[in-house]
Amino acid sequence: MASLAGHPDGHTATGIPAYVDLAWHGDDGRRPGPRRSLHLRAIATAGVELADQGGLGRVSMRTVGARLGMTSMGLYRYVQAKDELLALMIDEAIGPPDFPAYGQARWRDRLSAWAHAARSRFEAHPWVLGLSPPDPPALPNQIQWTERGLEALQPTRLAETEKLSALLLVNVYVRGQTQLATGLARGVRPGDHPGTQYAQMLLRLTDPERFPRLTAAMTQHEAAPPADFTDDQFRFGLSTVLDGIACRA
Amino acid sequence: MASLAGHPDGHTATGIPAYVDLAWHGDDGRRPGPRRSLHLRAIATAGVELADQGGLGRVSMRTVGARLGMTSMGLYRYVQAKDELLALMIDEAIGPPDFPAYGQARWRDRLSAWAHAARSRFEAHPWVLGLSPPDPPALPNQIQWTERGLEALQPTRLAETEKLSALLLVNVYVRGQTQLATGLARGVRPGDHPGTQYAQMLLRLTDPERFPRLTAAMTQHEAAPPADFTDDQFRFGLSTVLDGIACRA
DNA sequence: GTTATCTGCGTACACCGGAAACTGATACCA
DNA sequence: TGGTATCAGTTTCCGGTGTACGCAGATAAC
Repeated sequence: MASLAGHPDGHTATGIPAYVDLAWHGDDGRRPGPRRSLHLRAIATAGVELADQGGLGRVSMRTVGARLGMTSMGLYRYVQAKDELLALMIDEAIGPPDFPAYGQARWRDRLSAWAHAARSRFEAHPWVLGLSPPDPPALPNQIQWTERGLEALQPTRLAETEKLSALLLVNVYVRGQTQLATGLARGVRPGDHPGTQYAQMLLRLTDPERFPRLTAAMTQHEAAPPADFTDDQFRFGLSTVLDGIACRA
Repeated sequence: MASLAGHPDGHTATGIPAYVDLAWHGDDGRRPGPRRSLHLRAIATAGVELADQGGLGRVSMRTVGARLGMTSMGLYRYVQAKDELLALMIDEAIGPPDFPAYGQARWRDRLSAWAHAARSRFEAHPWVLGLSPPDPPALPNQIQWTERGLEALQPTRLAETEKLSALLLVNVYVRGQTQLATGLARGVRPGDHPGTQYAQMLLRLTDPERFPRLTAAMTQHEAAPPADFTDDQFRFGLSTVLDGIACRA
């Protein structure tokens, strides 16, 4: 069942992509032919190491294969295309949720902990934000994060599908905010706050009469750049999201 | 100033990338050498047409150049690298905000209109969601959307930077939700609702004892799949976001 | 008119994702 | 026990990619 060659399109009979099934159940190996020499996890880890060290540009079938003592084509026994490798890398980089159990905390503190933990995962592997998963999440770690998120929302009165929606909202927010923050932080001059450079650029580009509100926002930011801009921003947005959920909980 | 070769790193003296300056101010042409034969917009449009027709995979320096009667290298007189081309394509695909003026509407209806308009832009050019802009937005259309969004929030009591945060939140939500929806919709069987296939897959993959809340959510969805799943989902999340903002307005 | 500078082109390179055909190892079954 | 079907990983190869480099001709400023 976990074989890739069994179904030529790389899916099991139940519509589950072969590499997803492999990631969940592993390979029982009960079939003719030589055993596999690798675990999917090893492949994903190799890719993650390369990306962590030199960015996504350093990740190719050949480089990942070489790190495992294989050629590029050997990887295609585990994975149908490079996209699948990247999906596995994302799941590996995210890892399982590693923050402490909720205990008696209220849903708001729970979800906040979830969000901060997710954020730190993205910051540890920024290249993840540069990849958009082509399919909805189905790999083990992502699913574990989802479960932990739903658990956070257990004390609310939301319907199950609404919990899912709320969680998606938080997730999407964390992703987007972190991505923007890392974008602002890149190439920032030593003595500057992040965002200041951006504000100055926009002020230079835009006509104050055509863009009055933007000009107002940028001048305000430039006049009083907050000490920890990106963190303030993150907390503001997060608490806004949580307030919104609170209106329904 | 708009020349690429002037500053070898592709930036003007003010830290503005050359292609951004070109997109805003055009090329005055007051310098020795032949005139440019193209507008940046034409390049972006060519790329957008290719992506609309055959996905991002069809967009290469050569194909875009050929569509304009140029070779691939000719484009590098306008753009420093392919990333910049893609950024221009995003801005072109998004286009200027095209929904009616707000009139006397309240901020909530305004922002809702903004969000729905943005969503329809993403749906018209789904490949945009597969690209993550490496830099914060600085191109004209994106800036116009930002201005319109800030305008929507004018009747609130939020500080200017808070308006920006709130707008970012809405934007990020629209992007994420639309991306998930298109992911769910891809490859859906004819008689099925989108999301049902996904729910069935997760139910098959996950152990109900290890993932009780996820199982609950999926079984509930499978038992009563809403008529218009993705649209309901979008409206739910959006109104949650707006409620959150309302707590601060 | 000279000169500096720019535009767009041609060529070339290293690398990429992946198709096809292969070798050899392995489990099942007669 | 031997035959056979099947699979793991290799080799070779191909079309295509982004882009570095040097070029000829066009053009504005002095």
